[in-house]
Amino acid sequence: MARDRELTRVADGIEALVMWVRRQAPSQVSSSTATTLDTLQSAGPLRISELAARESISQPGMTTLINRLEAAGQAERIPDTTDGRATLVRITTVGRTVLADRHEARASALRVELAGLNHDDREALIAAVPAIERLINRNRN
Amino acid sequence: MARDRELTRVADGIEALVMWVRRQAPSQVSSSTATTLDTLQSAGPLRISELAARESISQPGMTTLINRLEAAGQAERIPDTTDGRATLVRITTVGRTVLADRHEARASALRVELAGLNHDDREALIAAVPAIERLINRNRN
DNA sequence: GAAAGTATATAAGCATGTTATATAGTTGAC
DNA sequence: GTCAACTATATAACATGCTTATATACTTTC
Repeated sequence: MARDRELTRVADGIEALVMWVRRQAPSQVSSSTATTLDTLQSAGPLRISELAARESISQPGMTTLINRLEAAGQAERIPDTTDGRATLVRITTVGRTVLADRHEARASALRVELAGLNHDDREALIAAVPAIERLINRNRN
Repeated sequence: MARDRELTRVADGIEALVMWVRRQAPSQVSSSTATTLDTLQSAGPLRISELAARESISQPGMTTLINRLEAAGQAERIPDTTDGRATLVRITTVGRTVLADRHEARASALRVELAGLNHDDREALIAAVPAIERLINRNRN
């Protein structure tokens, strides 16, 4: 089926793009740390176990990660008033700044590369962005 | 400048896509291992130091990584006949299989997600693939 | 109000990286 | 031709960021 071949090509393209970005913009913070901060920013305070599930790492792994973020002042633990066993984690102002800086650094590196493309390629990429956004947000629970 | 805003949006989209893929298709092998195997497959036998430079890790780090690959039978050291100090690393048949399997697993997971999009979004993504390929291959030395 | 369940923390260990340095081979000046 | 300086890889010691197994503290249910 031609459609399936085309989807394979898109999948290959995305896969190659992911590898390429990793090479272009090596980040200082670990990827779990960055995505956890990102989740905290967009989804508000969450439990340790909820964060662990979202990031696909173990609960002790997330506890350690949050310890690091807390030591760096980028997140803080606050009590869950509805359940004394649980702890909610909230991103701090410092954390938001760190996230914004990292994001800007990577986007800026990408912009340089994108600017080197010809007009049609740039247009094709711009036209694909809404599809990318819907792809990403489809399975948000 | 409107063009710069649009490039920023593309960069943001790609950045979000990279995070999304990492969540969708958590890989068993480490990312350096995968990209090193990928480099060995596409660029042929290379020196340890050349591989280290391409993957942006230290030379001892690459030595260790190659030790792991060699122990797993996925790569092998061969002498560099032009320089007795150097070692060339070559991907094995097993390595090619591992790489193909990993690639297929990720692409297949992506295809499932892509198949859930509507027609126009799929077309937009398919249309963007050539641009992605040129973006990635622009700075190949 | 105790037994069972759940949320987080701690402990021990493994994988994968780092810097500093050692070893082996190469090259160029004399 | 040989020796000093350079280069490629390996080894050593350590850091980070995960893992599984288990302990602790709290909650729920009967």
